[in-house]
Amino acid sequence: MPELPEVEVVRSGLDRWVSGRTISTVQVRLDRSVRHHSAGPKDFSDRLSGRTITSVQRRGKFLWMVLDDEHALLAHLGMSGQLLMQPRQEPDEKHLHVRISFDDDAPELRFVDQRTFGGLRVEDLVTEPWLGRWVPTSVGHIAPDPFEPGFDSSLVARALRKKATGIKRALLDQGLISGIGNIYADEALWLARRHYARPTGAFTGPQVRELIAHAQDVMSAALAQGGTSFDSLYVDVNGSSGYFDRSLNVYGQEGLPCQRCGRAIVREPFMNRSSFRCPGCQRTPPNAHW
DNA sequence: AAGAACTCCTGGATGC
DNA sequence: TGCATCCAGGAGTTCT
Repeated sequence: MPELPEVEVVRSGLDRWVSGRTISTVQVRLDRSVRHHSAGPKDFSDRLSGRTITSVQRRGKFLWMVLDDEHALLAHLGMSGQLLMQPRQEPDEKHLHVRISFDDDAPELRFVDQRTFGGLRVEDLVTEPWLGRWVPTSVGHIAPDPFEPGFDSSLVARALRKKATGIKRALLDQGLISGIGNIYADEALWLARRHYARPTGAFTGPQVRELIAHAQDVMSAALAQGGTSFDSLYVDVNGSSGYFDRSLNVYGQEGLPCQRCGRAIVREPFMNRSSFRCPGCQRTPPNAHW
C-alpha cells in the first residue's frame, strides 16, 4: 500500500521517463479509474492529447504531471495502483485501466490498479494556503508533507494540538500533515512510545515535533530502500516489499516480541482497520480518544 | 462545523 | 475440496 516513500519512488522514476515527452493518445479502459475527472472519460483523453509533460511533482501521496497548458495530470495510487512504463508491444496487464501513449517510440505509460481505489484526473493548478505552492485543485486542501522545503513542524504541532481527537487520527489527517498512512503512523508511534489513542491535547509542542521527526525517520529509511531497487523500465509501487520484512517494528507484527521490551505486539481494531502497538511501551493513556 | 462513520473494490488468506 | 467470509485501507462522501 503506497504511502509517501513508495509514491516518491514512482515520482522520481516518472520524472526521468516522461518529462519532456508529448502525449499522443489516451485510452481509458475502465471509466472508474477517471471517476474523479468530472467532465468524463472522453474529456479526460481529449485534454491530454498533444500535451507535453514538463515535470512530475508530489505532495504526500498525490503525484501529478505538469502539462504545458498550465493544467496537471493528477494521480493517486490508492491501495494498489501502479504507474508502469512498458514497451508498446508488451501484452496488456490484467488490470490495465488507462494507457497513455506518446508521439515517440519510447515506452508508454500504463495505469494498472487491481482494487481500483486509485485514479487519474486532469485539473487546473491553484495556489495552496500553506506554502503558496502551485498544486492541482483537489490537492489544495492537502497539507505539506515532511519532505517538502518549507515544511514547518511547529505549525503542524500548533494545529494538531487544537484538534479534539486521538493522535493517530491526527497523523492520518492529510489536511494536517500529508504522506503518512496506517503503516508509518504505527511505526512512528512505536518509536515515540505513544499510544495511538492519546488525545492530541495531551501533547506538548516538542512532543508532537518529536513524533513527526520519527515519522520522517521511518519514511526516509523506507525511501532509501525503495530507491535502491529502482533502475529499470518498471516504475513500480511495491517499494514496500523489501522494506516490510526487515525494518517494521510493529505493523503486522502481532504476537511477535517488541524489540525494546519483549512484550508481544498486539493488533487492535481502529477506524475499520487495525492498529499495532506494544502493550508494554505504548500504554493506554488516561482519557484515551479512540 | 468539526469529527467520526461509511463507502468504494479485488483477490489472497482463513474458516468450516 | 469448495464455498463463504474476512481482511487490507486512502480519501471522498455522508452522518451526527
